[in-house]
Amino acid sequence: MTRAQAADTPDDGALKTPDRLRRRASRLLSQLSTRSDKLITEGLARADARKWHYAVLASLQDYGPGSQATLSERTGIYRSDMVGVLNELTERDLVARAPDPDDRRRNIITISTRGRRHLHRLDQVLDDLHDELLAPLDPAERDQFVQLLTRLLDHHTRTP
Amino acid sequence: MTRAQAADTPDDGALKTPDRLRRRASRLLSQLSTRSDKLITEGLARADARKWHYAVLASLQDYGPGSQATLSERTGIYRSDMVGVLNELTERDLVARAPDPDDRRRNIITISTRGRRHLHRLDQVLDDLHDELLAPLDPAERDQFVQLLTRLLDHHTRTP
DNA sequence: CATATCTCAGGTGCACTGAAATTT
DNA sequence: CAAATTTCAGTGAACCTGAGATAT
Repeated sequence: MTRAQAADTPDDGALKTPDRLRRRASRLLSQLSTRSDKLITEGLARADARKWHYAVLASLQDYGPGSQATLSERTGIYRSDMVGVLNELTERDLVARAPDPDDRRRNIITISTRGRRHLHRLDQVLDDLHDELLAPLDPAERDQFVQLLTRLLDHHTRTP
Repeated sequence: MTRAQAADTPDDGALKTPDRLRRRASRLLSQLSTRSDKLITEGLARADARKWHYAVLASLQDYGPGSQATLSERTGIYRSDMVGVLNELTERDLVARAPDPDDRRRNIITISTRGRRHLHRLDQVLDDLHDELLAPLDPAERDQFVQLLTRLLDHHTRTP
C-alpha cells in the first residue's frame, strides 16, 4: 500500500480492528451513560424531581439522618453542590435541616413524612424508567449487567 | 412502627430493597462513566491528546475522509464542537481541512501521515487504559460487558 | 493552633440550542 | 425559495477547586 492510498483509505489496521470506535468500552460507557442520564432526568422532571433529590432521600430513608458531609459520601454529590440540593429539598418540605446540638458545625438532615411519600413515588417512577433503560435485556442479563458494573465501580472506588 | 420512628430510622422499605442506591443501573452507569472518563482523559493527556482527537482520527482511518457533518455522525461529537476539535487537529497537522470542490459548503477532512502515526500511539495508550479500566474482569466477562453495553446503546440509538 | 463543617464563588469540559453566513 | 453545511455565541447541568466563616 502506498503512502497516497494510506492517506485517504482505510488500511490494514482497520481490517484487523474493525469498529474500534464502537468497541471501546470507555466510549460505550460514556455514550450509554449520556442516554441513560437523559432518560432518567426527563422522567424525574415529569415527577417534579431530580436525580439528586432521589439520591438524598433514598440515602436518608435507607441509612437514617446524617450531616451534609455524610450525605455527600453516601450519594456521591459534592459537598458544595449538596448545599443547593438541600435548599431545594427543604423548600419543598421533603427534608428538615437542623443544627446538630452535639457539634454545632454540622447540620443534621432528616427526611420528612412528605419526603418519604415523595421518595416512594420516585422509586416507582425509577422502576419504570429502568425497565425502559434495560428493555433489551432479559432478567438474567440485567443482573449480570448490574453485577459487572458494580464490580468495576468497586474496583475503581477502592483503587483510585 | 410509629411516625416518629419512621422519620429518622430506616423502615421496611429499606429492608426489602437494601442498597437501592447502589443497585440502580443508571447510577452505576453514570458513576462508572465518570471514573472511566477521568482515567481515559488523564491517560490521553499524558500523550498530549484528548478523547475527541482519537475519535476523529480513528473515524478517518477506518472509514476514510469525510465532511464535518459526516464526522459528527460517526463520532457522536456535535457539529458545533467539531469545529474546535478540527482546529486543534489541523494546528498539529494531524488532519487537513480542505473545501469540497463538488459542494463548496463542505470541508473535506483527511488524516495526515503524522495523524496516522499519532493514532497508532493513541491506540496503544488506549489499550493499556482499557486494561486498567476492565482489570477486575476476565476476557470472557469483558466481551460480555462490551456486548451488553452495545446492545443497550444500539437499542437507545435506534429507538429514541 | 490545627482541623472539620458548611457555604459561596468560580472554573472546566461536555451536551446541546439557535442563529448567521455561505452555498446548493 | 427551502435545505444543507460550517461557524459562532451562549445555556445548563455535572464535577471539581479554593477560600471564607464558624465551630471544635
